Amino acid sequence: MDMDAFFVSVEQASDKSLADKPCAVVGSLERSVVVTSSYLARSLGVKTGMSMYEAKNACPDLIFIKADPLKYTEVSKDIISYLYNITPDVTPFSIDEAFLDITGVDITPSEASKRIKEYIETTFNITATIGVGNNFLLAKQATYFAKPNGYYDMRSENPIDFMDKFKLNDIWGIGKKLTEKFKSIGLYRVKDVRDYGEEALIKLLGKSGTKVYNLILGVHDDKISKYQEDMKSIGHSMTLPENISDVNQAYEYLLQLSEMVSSRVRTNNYQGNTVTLIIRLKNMKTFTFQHNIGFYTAFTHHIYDTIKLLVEKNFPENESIRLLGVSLSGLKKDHYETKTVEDFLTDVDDDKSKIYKTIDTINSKFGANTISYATVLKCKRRGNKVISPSWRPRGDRNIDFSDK
DNA sequence: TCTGGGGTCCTAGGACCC
DNA sequence: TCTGGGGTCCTAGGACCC
Repeated sequence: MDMDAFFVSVEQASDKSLADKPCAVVGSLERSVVVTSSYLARSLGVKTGMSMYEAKNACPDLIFIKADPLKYTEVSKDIISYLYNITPDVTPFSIDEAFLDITGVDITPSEASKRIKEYIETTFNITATIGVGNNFLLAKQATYFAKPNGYYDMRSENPIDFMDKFKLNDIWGIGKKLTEKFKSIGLYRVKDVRDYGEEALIKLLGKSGTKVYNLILGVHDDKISKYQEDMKSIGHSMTLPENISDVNQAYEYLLQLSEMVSSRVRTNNYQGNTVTLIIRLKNMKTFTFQHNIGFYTAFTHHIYDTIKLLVEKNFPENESIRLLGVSLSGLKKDHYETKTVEDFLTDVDDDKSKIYKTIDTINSKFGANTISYATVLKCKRRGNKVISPSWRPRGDRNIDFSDK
């Protein structure tokens, strides 16, 4: 199941005046890109990923809507939990997408589809598309085939013939670069790549040659189905309100980002040992620098101190910086017990962990960012809680949006 | 007024160890 | 007379997805 133009549809459903207008949801109203656009806007040339400038050029009447993460999260949660009425085997894949395995369930795919679509339409006045296939890849492509507001069961077809119907770029796992690479050696269609053969693909692409070959055959192991509950990295990055070249200004943003990362790592009971600094220059060239600190931590000062180390070693002189990011990886689950404010006040031991426990207690009670570092206040832009479409409706990816 | 933000996985070279 | 080989970890970069 894949929602149709999800974010925009939710907005249009809640504001009737937008219903028949070309609209696009953007992450923020400055220096942002189109996250989703209405089908009308798409027909007028608006595409996901376009800068607001490009989108406005393509479609001068386009209406920009700032993303409202809380709203989409609520709708998503409701829809995903409805899916469990159809089958217990639901794999939420993103905020607007889920795989349902109805093997052994006493319902036909078309009945299931009818019930799901009906529920979504009557409850939220938005639409979804359902695709049916014998593995995730085929179901996903079937969805793609039927969009929007459609239903397609590809099982009567030979998977190979079915995959042949798609453009290379429209196959799940074949992106822009691969498509270009294939084009450069004379492979334009799915069939061309298949005829090229597995061995030649491995020569061309290494290990992923086999993966691509399987995609082309419609073969998939459905391993994402049991996607890791445990996360591998937690990070935040921010395109700055304006480009900077002053290292001290960079430090202010990096402290804010370190605190955002640390706070999410802490509240999800992780610890990590590798800190990554991300720097994107004005020309979009992006650098990453990482350092393994040799022990596991979830604390802001450990993350930020490491970031400072990386900045001292790698900060680009006389360059205009557009984006900064901080990420913690090498994560492992760990339980770090929380103490109450009372514990903190009565404890004379100067252990920094108590400060974090207190911060977490306050923020969990009164909402994220109720208390933070004073330095962060200098930043012209606060890290927004813009939801990314890769947000997962359950598990650790469930970011806390409780601050209103 | 050019080009978001959150992730995962893979590759490749070098350090280091035995 | 001339310098192994296998494995793992670390770091940087890139492709891809939603």
